[in-house]
Amino acid sequence: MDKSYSVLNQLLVDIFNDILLIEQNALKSGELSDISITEVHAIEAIGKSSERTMGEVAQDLKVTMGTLTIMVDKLIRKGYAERFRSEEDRRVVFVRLTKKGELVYKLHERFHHEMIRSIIEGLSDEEEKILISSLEKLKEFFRKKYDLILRKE
Amino acid sequence: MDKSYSVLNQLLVDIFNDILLIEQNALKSGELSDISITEVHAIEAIGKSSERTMGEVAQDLKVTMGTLTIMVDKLIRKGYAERFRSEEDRRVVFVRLTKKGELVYKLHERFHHEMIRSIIEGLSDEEEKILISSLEKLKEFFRKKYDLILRKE
DNA sequence: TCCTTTATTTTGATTATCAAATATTTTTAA
DNA sequence: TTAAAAATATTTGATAATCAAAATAAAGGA
Repeated sequence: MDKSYSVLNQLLVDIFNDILLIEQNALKSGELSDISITEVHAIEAIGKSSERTMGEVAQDLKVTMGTLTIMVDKLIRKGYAERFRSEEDRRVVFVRLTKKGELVYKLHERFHHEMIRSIIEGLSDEEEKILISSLEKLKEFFRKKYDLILRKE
Repeated sequence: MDKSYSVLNQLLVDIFNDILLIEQNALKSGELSDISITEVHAIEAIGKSSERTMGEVAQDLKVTMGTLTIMVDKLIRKGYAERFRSEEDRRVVFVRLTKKGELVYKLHERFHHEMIRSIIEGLSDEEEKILISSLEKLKEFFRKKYDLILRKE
């Protein structure tokens, strides 16, 4: 429609693509070159608490359990996670991070930290507020509009 | 660190995941169920101008030409695009959208439109300006910091 | 004309993913 | 209390998306 529209749209599209690319590549060129962005996200989900069941993690990542089984197999093979059966209910399987996995978890956390800090750094208090409330609106828009798809938690 | 940090971080993460999921699913459940999100992005890149070469589109999408060849094959098979050789330089191949492809292009455009409208709605002119400049800073940060990775245009 | 460069496609992998089938354990209900 | 149903996970058999390297074809010099 007007200028604001296309400027904003382009900004959002660009930033979105940037983040995607950065996350993908920051790893490869970084200290942990044997690990993919998907694997980092799995590690993130596993590390959210000390022990999680396959089901919980799969739901969190929004993948099927079959997919997760394979992901976890690989993480174990690479030494980032371990898996063991519950004693109370022998159907359930727990996953947890190894020391090596924890390290990745922390590195990724640091990446986010740095990203956010650099955003905030350059903004005045007022700009910060507006940015936050705009993003809240954006999120609200998605949640309302795509309730069906997003409702999962 | 402080509150702003975690609020912003969570917002960005949420929005990010939402967009990913929505784009992925909005299609399946919608009018165009035979088309994937990747394909829509390809259609978007192809539709940017009336005729584009394989090379241009591949660069735009940041995939290899081999990958694009396969993507375009499929789009053609499904009737969303067509391909023909240049007469001036018979090495180059042009791609363009069919009527059916244009339709998808417009639907996706509408999605973006609506998204942006929902953000702008409720912002004063002043706030709108601030939002835009904040996002510009954010983009600038990425471009500077991750120049190596992002430099491709 | 032959060599080099450019534009694309083909080939042969790998990774991420799903749905359906299978295996095991627990829960329920007759 | 035991047979059927439900829950939790894994395995299997596909398909998507992707890449790098090899092959193809055309253009542009020297």
